[in-house]
Amino acid sequence: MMDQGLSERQQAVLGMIVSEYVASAAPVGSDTIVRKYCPGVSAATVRHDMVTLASAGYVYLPHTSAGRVPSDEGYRYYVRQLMQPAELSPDERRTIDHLFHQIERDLGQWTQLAATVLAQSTGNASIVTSPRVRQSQFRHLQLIATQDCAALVVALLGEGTLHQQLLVQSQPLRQGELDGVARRLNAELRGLSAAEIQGWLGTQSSLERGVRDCLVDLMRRADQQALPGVCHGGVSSLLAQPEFARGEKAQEILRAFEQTALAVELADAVLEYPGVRIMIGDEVPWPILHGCAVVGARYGTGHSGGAMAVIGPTRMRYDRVIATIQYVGEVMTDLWAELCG
Amino acid sequence: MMDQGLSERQQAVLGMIVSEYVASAAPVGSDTIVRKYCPGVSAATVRHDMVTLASAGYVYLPHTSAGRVPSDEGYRYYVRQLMQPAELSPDERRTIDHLFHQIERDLGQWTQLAATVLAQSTGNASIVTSPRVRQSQFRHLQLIATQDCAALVVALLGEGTLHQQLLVQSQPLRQGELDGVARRLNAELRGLSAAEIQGWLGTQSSLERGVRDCLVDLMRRADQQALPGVCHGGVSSLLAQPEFARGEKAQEILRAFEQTALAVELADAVLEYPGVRIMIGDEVPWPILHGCAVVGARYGTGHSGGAMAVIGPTRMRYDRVIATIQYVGEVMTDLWAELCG
DNA sequence: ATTAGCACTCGTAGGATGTGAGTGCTAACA
DNA sequence: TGTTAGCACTCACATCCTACGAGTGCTAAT
Repeated sequence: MMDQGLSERQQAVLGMIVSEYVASAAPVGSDTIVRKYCPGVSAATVRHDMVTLASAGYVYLPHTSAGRVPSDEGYRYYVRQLMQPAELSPDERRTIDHLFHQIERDLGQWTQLAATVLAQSTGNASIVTSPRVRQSQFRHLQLIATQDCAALVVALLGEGTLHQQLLVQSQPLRQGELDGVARRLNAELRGLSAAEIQGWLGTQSSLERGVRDCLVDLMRRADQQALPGVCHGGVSSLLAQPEFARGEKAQEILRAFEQTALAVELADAVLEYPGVRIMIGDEVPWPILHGCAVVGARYGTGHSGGAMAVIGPTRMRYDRVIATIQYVGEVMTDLWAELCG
Repeated sequence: MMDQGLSERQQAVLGMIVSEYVASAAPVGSDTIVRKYCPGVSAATVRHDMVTLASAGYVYLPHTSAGRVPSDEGYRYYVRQLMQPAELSPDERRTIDHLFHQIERDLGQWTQLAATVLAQSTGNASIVTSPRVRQSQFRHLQLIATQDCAALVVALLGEGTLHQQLLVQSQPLRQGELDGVARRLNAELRGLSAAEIQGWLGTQSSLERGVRDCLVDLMRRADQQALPGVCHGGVSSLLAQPEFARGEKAQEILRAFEQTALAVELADAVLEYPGVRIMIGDEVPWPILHGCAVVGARYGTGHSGGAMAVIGPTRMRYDRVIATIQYVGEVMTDLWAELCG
C-alpha cells in the first residue's frame, strides 16, 4: 500500500486497464494493452508497471495466469485522478429535455421518468425517490361535501402536491357552510406549517376545529411520509452484465430493489451530501451491493429535494454515469423550482 | 390426441404428476409416484397409465430416461377437472385485510400494495393496473391563482382522483373572480363528461371559456390515459424458479416487465373477461412469456376497473394463485366501491 | 388387467487431458 | 536505472471420456 505517487506511465496503464476492463469485463493482460493502446513500450515494461500497481493495491490478479483487474481502490484512483469529465451529447440532452417536458407536470411521473432515463442512458439500474419535504407549507384548501355528514378535505401544499382526507362530523354538512370555512382558513393559514396550524387558536365553530385537525393530520402525513415515492428502472440491464449472469446474486439485488427500504436508506445517504456522491465496492454501506458501485446525487432546491442513484457493477462507465446523473439532476431541479414557484 | 375419457386412476396419476412436478421441478418417475402417493399399485401399472397420458398429450418425456413432465394441455386438464378450489386461511385473509386498510386511501398505493401482496403470497410475479375509467364524470373544481396571469385548475373526478392543470390567460386574474367562476361551473357541470362539458354553451366570459377548455383537456387526459398506473412485484421470485435460473430468459422477462406495454395489453386481455382468466403456456399471447402461465382477474365495479395478473412458470400452484387473486380482487373491489360511493 | 424382470437409453457428474493466455524472473542491453 | 527479450511455469477453461443410475419400454407370467 505504499503510495509515493505513480509515474506518468503507470497512471496511464492503470487508466487503460480500467477502460479495457470496463469495456470487456475480462481481465486485461500486458500485451492487450500494448496491442490496443500501444504506448510504444514492450509488454514486459507494462508488466513491470503492473506489479507496481498491484503492490500499491490498485489492481490484482484474479488467478495466476490471468490479466489484471482493477480493485475498488483502483477504480477510486481512476475516478479521482485519471478520468476526465464527460458531457452528454447535444442530442442526448435534447432527448432528455424533450421527455421531461412532454409529460404531465405530475411528480409521480417525473420520478418514474427520471429512473427510466437514468437506467436506459447508462445501461445500469437506477433508483429515484420523489422529493421529501421537511416542513410543507399550507397553500390552499378545499372542502367538498360528499355525503350527509362527510366531506372531502383537499389541500394543496407548498411543493405543489395535492392531498386528500375524509372528514366525518356528527352533524350534517352543507356545502355553503363548508365554503365559508374554507374561505376563512385559506385566508388565515396560508404559508403555515403543520405545527403552526395545530397551535392556531382562532377557531370558533366545532366544524372549523374539525377541519383544522384534519388538515394538520393530512400535513403530518405528507411531511413524515416514511416511504417517499420510489421508482426504479433498468434492473434488467444489470442482469445483462456478466458479473450477474449467474442467478443468485442477481436475485438478491432484485429483491433488494423490490423492497423500498434500500431506496429510503439510499435517499438518506445521498441527501446529506452536496454534489455527486460516488461509492465504490466496499464503500457501499449495503452488503448486498458489494461488488457494485453507486453514483448518487440529489435534485431539488435547498430545503426540499429527492435523491437519484445509479447502481451498477464497479465496472461501469463512471464518466457517462456522472454526466447523465448531473444533467438529469439539473433538469429535475429546474422543473421542481418551476413547480414550487 | 384421442381423448375418450381418462380412467379414474389415470386422472389420479396425472394429478400426482402435476402436484409432484409443481413441488419439485424435476420430472417425476413412476416409482416416485408409488413411493410418495402409494395408491397400492406397482410402478409398472403406473407406467402403463403414463403412456396413455402421454399419447393423450397430457404429459411428455423431456428425454428417454427421465420421468414425466406435464404438458400445457396436462396443466389445463388439471386446472379444469382435477384441481379442487382452495381457500386462503383466515390468517392470510386477515393479513391482507389489514394491509389494505392501514394504508392511506390513495389509489397509487393500492395498486402497489396489491402487486406486492399477490407476488409475496403466491411466490410469483404480478402486475396490477390502476383502474381505467372510460368516461369520467366531473365532480368538483377549484381555481387557485398562482401568479399574475396564471391559475391552477384542480379537478376532482367521479372516481375520486385529483387532476391539475395550469391555466394561463392574457389578463391578470383575481382570486375573487376565480372563485366566482369556480362556483358557477361547479353548480352547472357536476356529473357531466368531457364531451358534454365541451358542448356546454352557457359560457359568458372569456375566462369561463378558458377554464372550461382547460377542464375538458384535463378530463380528456384523465380518460384516455394511454398508460394507466402500473405496478409490479415479485419478479425476483421468478428468478428463484429453476426454469429461469439461467440468465437470458429471466432478463427478457424482466425487461418486458419494465416496459409498460405488457401491462397495458394484459389489462386489455383481462378486462374483457369476467371472472378469473387462466392462460397456460402457448395460450399466453406474448411470445416472451411462452413457458409461463398467467392468471388474471379484474377488480372494480361494472363500468370502471383495473386488471390484476399473476405471472409465473406453468409449474405454479394454480389453486393458491386463484384463491389469492380472487380474494385480493374482492378486497380491492370493496375499497373501490367505497371510494367511488 | 396387473406385475415382475430385464435390457436399453441417455443425461449428468466426475476425472483426465491438452491448450493457451498471461505471468514472474533473469539476463542482456541502452 | 529503465527497458527489453526470452523462457519456464501456472492455472482456468474447454473437451473428451467414462461410469453411474434413474427411469423407461417390452415381454412373459400371474
